[in-house]
Amino acid sequence: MSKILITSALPYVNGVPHLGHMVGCLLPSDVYARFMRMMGHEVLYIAGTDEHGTPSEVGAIKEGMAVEDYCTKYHNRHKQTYADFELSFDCFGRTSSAQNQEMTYHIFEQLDKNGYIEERTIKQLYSVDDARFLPDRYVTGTCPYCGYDKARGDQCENCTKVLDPTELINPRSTISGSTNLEIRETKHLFLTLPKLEGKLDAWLKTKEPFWPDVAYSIARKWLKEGLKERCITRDLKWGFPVPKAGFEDKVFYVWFDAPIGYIGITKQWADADPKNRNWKDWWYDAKDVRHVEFMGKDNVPYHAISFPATLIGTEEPWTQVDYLKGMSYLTYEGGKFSKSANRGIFAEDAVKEFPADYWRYWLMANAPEGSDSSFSFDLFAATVNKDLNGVLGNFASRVLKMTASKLGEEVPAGGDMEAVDRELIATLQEKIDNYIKYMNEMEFRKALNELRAVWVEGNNYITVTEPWSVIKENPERAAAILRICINLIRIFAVISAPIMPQISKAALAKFGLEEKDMPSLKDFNVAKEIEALKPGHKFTVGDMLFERITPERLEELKNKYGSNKQ
RNA sequence: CGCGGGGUGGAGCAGCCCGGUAGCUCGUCAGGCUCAUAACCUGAAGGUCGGAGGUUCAAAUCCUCCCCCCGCAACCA
Repeated sequence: MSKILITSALPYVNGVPHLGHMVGCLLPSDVYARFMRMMGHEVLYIAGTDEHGTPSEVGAIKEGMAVEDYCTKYHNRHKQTYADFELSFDCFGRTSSAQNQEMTYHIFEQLDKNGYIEERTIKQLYSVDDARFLPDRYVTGTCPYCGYDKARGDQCENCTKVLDPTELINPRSTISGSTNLEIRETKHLFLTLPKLEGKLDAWLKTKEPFWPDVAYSIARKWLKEGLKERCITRDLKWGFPVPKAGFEDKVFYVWFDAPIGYIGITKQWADADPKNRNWKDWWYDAKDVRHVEFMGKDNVPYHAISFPATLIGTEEPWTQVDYLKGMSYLTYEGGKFSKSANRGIFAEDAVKEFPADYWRYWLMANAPEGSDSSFSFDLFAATVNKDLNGVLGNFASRVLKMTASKLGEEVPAGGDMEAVDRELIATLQEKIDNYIKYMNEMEFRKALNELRAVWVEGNNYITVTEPWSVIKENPERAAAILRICINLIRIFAVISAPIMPQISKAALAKFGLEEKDMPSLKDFNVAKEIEALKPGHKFTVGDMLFERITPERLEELKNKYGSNKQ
């Protein structure tokens, strides 16, 4: 047993997560956390909302709320959605917490002490009417190259040219529309990443070979191009005030305190039970911790470069990331998920339409590992109907109904193991071992493919052994076959639990079992588990585990969520 | 010449690093079964692996060029 620290990239508080966010970091991290717990490891699974920065300030203004209240409102909304998705965080915290402030200050002071913080004066657009400096993205104007009149300060969407906001013709504030802008000089603090490049490179070389391609190719690219000094402060109100003379009116840049949030949130967790928990056991001079991070590919540079460099700069023994699982993007019917264009399905709506497990299974089976993958309702419905209903749900249904009607609602007694049964056990053992291996390696698509193959073996077995005919001539043998089938249902429920916790629970409940009754996945032994439910053990047939998606329902969904639109 | 990822039977993907009869799931067609959720099991058809060159006895796999799609480009988190 070892200690495994699992973090998911922190979703920004200002916005509602869609399926792409779910599959990009939150869901795979949860599946991995659940799996590792079932493997008998000590797991700490941390996530939370990332709250500071301009979008929160602007969002709060739009809703006429104090920014703190605004963040609390959306934090709770995220928290509810993730609870609905069965995400099993040990702590879902906030980057605006007092604990995170404490951590951020400590790390900043160490960096400053070690000479990695320097002052620079930069020029930035200031909106007089908004009384704030404008981030590039919040400036709109006419592109000097192509004449597009809605070009953003950082880039023209029309001609893709990268812009400096001061180049825009007729610049205006995206926040208020005001054209009363001026260029002002402002003093900021920079993290001198170039000074840390050597140490970072050395550290990265020890990790890169083990990371997935998407992750290390991005990291390598950044190092190859050379690191630049990075501004870590902002002229904003919403954030942690900078604890340094001359900078009292500024706050830390959200990307400085957000990853530190993993540590801050761990302290939130520890503070809830100080007698039994210590954040340092996981983060500071912690020898036996393996840290696994999940994130979308857009987040890789921060987690592979900026944040590790920040920790290295403290010259303190912080836990660094050991494995970085970078995920690509999920597209929606071939395009991008977009709230503003009303394209795609959002997590909140998704769980209203179907139980979380339907989504969890589809998303993990089609997870964008390696390259982008696409969601469509056609694919979703096909998978739900075939894999979940046809293969898994139907197997449980046919076995329990047949047993109940012919032999009663308990595990039947009689009969012995035959060659075909031993073959089944050997096949299952091999497939389950593969499944466990892939889960360990976080190869989720392959793992789920193997899981599905395990379910298929159930139907295969029952087709070959034909208990419905055997029972007429040899009831003892039929009892033995059905006893094996019933135990298969339990085995399927156990191994599927990290992916589909609700269905697993529902299936176990048919035998009066609970989550805590599940065996460990470590050294999972099919020969032993196939006899776990003994003759006489009561069961109830109950409801079907899944519901099919009818063609009518499919059409309805496509119309509702925009995938039928031209 | 900004950077990264991708283009494999109707659909979604694996294989490519370490060249050697092109694999998986869905869909389609045929058969089987009838315990079960019009479900389940078996078999078949269907691909010149984006295009053009090159290296090689042999290329989806290595090299060069081109075309197309997606994402990113560090003051958007």
